[in-house]
Amino acid sequence: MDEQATILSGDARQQLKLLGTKSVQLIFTSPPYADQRKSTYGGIHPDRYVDWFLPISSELLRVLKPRGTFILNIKEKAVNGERHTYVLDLIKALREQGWLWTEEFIWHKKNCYPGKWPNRFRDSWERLLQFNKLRKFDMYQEAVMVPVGDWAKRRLGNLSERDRIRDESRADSGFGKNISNWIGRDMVYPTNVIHMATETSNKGHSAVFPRQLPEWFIKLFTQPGDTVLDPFAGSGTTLFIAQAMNRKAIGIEIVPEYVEAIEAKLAFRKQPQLV
Amino acid sequence: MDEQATILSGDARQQLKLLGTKSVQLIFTSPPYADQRKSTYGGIHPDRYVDWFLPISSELLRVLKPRGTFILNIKEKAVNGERHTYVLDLIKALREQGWLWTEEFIWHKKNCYPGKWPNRFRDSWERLLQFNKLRKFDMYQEAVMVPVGDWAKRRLGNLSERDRIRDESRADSGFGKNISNWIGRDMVYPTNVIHMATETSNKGHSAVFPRQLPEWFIKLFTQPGDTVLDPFAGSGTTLFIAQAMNRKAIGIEIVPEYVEAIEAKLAFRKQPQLV
DNA sequence: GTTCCGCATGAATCGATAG
DNA sequence: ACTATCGATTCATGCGGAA
Repeated sequence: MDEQATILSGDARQQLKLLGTKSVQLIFTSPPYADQRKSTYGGIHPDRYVDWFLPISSELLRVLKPRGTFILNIKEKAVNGERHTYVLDLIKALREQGWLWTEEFIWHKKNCYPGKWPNRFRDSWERLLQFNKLRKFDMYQEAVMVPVGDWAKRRLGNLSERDRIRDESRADSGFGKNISNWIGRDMVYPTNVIHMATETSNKGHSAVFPRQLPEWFIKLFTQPGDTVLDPFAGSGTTLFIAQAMNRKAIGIEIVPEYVEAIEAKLAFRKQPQLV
Repeated sequence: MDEQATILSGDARQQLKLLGTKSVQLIFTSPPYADQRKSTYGGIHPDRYVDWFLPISSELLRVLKPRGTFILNIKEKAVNGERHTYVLDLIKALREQGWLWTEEFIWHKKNCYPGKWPNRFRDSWERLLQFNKLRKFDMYQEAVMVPVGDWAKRRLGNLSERDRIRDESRADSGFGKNISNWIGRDMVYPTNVIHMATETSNKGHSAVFPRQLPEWFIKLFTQPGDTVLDPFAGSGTTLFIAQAMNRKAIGIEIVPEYVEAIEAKLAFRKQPQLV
């Protein structure tokens, strides 16, 4: 039943050339942030980040379908007490490359990294930049509407007050804080602010983002049978979610250990499941 | 008891020249958005926004104290289906002018304007850009601490006061020792995401932000007796809040009707209050 | 079978120290 | 002076084991 999932081993810039033109409906990816993850990716210096990314995004532009969408999860770090501007530069450079900067979603990370500094608070948000090729693109808004009627009755009605509080802070609701506002309504469209906690205590491969994040964008921008691409697959979260949602999934990953882990998991899933 | 508040009538670029060098501790303002509010401000075209703003921010740089802070509330609008880049350009231009881009707070508008568009969800956030002159600036973090999340409430809340005292005295149990680490720990530092509902009931004026927004930044970056400046005073919210918090307040406003409204309100406040 | 607590674990950031 | 590494700081979350 599941659509196929493929993992390509190697550098995104090279491997992307293997993909067909206008073949991908959604690109959802979280590239290595500047100067981060040195041990695995070698670390891209903030000042060279745009130059590093543009050849890759050029290929992304080629493989994306005309009405498809590119979602880029990224956040600039603090350097010498200032926010670095490489993300701003990247947005402008991508526009010059032909992308339309359609929207900027905010991912509010409820459980952000702790810490205290004399002139800065904890950073609890990241950008989810939306780029498109055309002003008119495929967007299935109804797929991410929250059905409050039955859902609220079933979920909220029987819950104790304590459970309700707990549920509001749960990651899987996505828009937890608003739950109480939904009672009495049938359907609600979300906004461009997404509340989700990161998954911390997953042993082994800790995913960068919660499963619900790619799931939400896959629902919003693709239909079953469409192709989803993640050129920086990492632990493969986006691939597995896409596959489970009956979308074709293509991932690219440069770290051999990550590729092996993804392959193992994909092979395991191909086995008939015992219930 | 209240510190004085002053409203200057006229264009910010001109009126700012009347203010003393290094005299202001906090600048908090929400300038007219590009191509918005045409009826009142004449509308600055997005493509000319940076050129319009730089002479003003140059004066702001002059009047701000070395350890003071400049908070700019702004959000780009969608033009031809794209997010315009003038805010990104403005950040880069301000840095070239000598400002440090210290931080970007997100104001999450909990009850944002309802509506539906085919290719876009409701916009429920705005930028609060923080600029400084030096890496070391005045920041009074304790003034804005917030109650801790559900975590401690769930775990400590159901301990009775007697249990708590008893456990505290039994350090050797291990249990009491751990509890004592959290006694009195019901406040935590906030993050750079600020959740506040917009105020809907401001008649006559376009309610730009809720009172709690300037209040939060005035607490965070000033002490009583300091001077707060809003070069685009509008309905005067920032001024009144600053005055009520015993800060000196200076506002500039170009629309005569707004100036009159602010003056009337300030005069009223100068009268002895009947209780 | 619930409920509750202990604990590890993060796309972090700054200042000091070392080469 | 400029870069690389390390320690200290801090808090929401889920899991596993205990009450």
